[in-house]
Amino acid sequence: MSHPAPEAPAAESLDFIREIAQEDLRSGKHPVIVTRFPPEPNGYLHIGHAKSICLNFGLAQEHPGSRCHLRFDDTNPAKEDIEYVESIQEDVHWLGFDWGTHLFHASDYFDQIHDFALELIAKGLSYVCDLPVEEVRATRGTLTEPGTNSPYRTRTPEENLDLFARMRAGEFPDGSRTLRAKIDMASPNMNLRDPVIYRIKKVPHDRTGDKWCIYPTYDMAHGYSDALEGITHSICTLEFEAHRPLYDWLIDHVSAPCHPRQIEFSRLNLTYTVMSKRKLLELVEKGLVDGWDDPRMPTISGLRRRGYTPSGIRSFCHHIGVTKYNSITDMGLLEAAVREDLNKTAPRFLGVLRPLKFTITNWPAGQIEPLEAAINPADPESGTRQIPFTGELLIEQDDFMEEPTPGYFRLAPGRTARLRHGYNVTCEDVIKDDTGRVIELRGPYDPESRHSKPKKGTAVIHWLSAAHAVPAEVRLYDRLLTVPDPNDIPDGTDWTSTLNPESLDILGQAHVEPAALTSPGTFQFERLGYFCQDSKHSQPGKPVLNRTVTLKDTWAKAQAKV
RNA sequence: UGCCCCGUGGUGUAACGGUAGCACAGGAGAUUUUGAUUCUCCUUGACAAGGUUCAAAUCCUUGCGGGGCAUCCA
Repeated sequence: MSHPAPEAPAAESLDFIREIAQEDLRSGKHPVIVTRFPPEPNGYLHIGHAKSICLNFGLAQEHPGSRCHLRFDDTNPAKEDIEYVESIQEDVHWLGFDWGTHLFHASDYFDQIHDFALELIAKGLSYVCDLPVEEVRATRGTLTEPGTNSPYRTRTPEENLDLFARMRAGEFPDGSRTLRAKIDMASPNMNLRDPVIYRIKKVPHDRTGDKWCIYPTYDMAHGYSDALEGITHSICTLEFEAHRPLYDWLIDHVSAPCHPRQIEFSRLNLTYTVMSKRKLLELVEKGLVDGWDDPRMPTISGLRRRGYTPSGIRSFCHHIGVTKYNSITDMGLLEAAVREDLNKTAPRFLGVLRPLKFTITNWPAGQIEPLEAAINPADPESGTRQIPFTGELLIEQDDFMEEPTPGYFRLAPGRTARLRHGYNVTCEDVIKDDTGRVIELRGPYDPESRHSKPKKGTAVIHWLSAAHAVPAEVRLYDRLLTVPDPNDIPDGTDWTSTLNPESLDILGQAHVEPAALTSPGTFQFERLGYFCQDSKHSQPGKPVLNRTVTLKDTWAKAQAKV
């Protein structure tokens, strides 16, 4: 036995699910942990799924010999589509997880689930019910009143076996009969009031073709799939809590190879966005966004296109923890996690979103001076790059104010600023067009200032050599919604009315350092934020850049308060 | 008007009957050729009332608040 050193630093605390898993390992209940991520292929994965993926795959990674299965919960061919199967696999892999050879489908088990159904029937625990949908609903009772028994509840096992076989043979039309578990029509738990476990659906299945015209319901398929795969911990979200007694009942009453433990945790909610598949689908179908992977979407593919990193998302999932408390997490937490990750890894470039011309009056005509600049000051290993300095520059419109407000220390008439990686320049002349708009700044540079220490209170601004800069379209994104919680709006209000009309701002005049366009992944435009090329719309010679997230900006924040 | 689950700073979470801590957000300062980063320091908290105990965020009771459950959805 090892003796824990009392002076050892406290181990990082485990969430309640990891604690259960660890205890089951310690007690010898299980030699390894087997979890599963069981998406239904009827939509794209979102950040809420990422939480579940990090939990299930993470748990397996943390214990040698343990594993996590990827299982498609494809029990309803009427709603599912293989289009989603591919995206789901891509997203899980992109997040950095691997199921190895453990890729399964609930439909792989249709034969065995059917056998379990036969077993339940033979034991008198299941019956074929001829009641139509409305009748089933009417006799189920209400939340406060018990239901009433189906008149078909007393059929003999022989009769049920025969009828079930004929259901399977396609003798009856959709909806005409169901197989029900015989439990308790008076149970306070509605899920136990003789739930339907098989229904007739004469719909071909993506994987089993037309082999079946009856399909198991979620409750029937899920637990048995878990048991068949030897899952030790079946982790799901809170809304399945009331299903757990049924999960247990179904497994207990057949010769299942094992009995996994279902554990529920609360799903992720984020402020200023939506997480339900229904609403996400609505945005896509109504054309309110540019597809499932619109960079404003909380989908994994949207976050990827936006420039979020897998490690940033994983870090976020780690930070939010796992509990049963119904919470809404501040979107700022996700942004902070991705900023932290990107700050360490993203190469830096210069880009100008809204250009303003600056002409250096004392720069030798035609001279080009290559300046050396760190690729990432936060990473000494990253090396340097060269950027050309000339007398014709582009600076950011925001970095000049004709009548500077107190506290503003960028350029203004007569003021000096430091050009990032370069020289000090002074604004001597302000050129305007007929409408009074500032179109150009002119002034000298200080040749001695290249390596001089900048004076306190002198701003450092970004710039580009006009002749070397490459035009690019830049898309700035803001929160999808104008309200933190779209569920918390007045009755009768359409949630789509809370969509933020300013969630996308397209800038057509931006210019960027050419090297930015050949940099893979997400990079930083110094002082502006993190950006990446839009995988959908960027083309050679016509780059489109997405802003992933801004840098923290205490100046802008202070201004916003005024 | 049934059953189940959940209530810790603004937000997300720790503690496993013994000093309420962390992250984000917020504030003050230092450093800085990114108003970034980094580094200091600071503000803010137990749903309520009873009970058990030397001692309660933790255990019990009740109330209050939030969420879930009546698809042949998952």
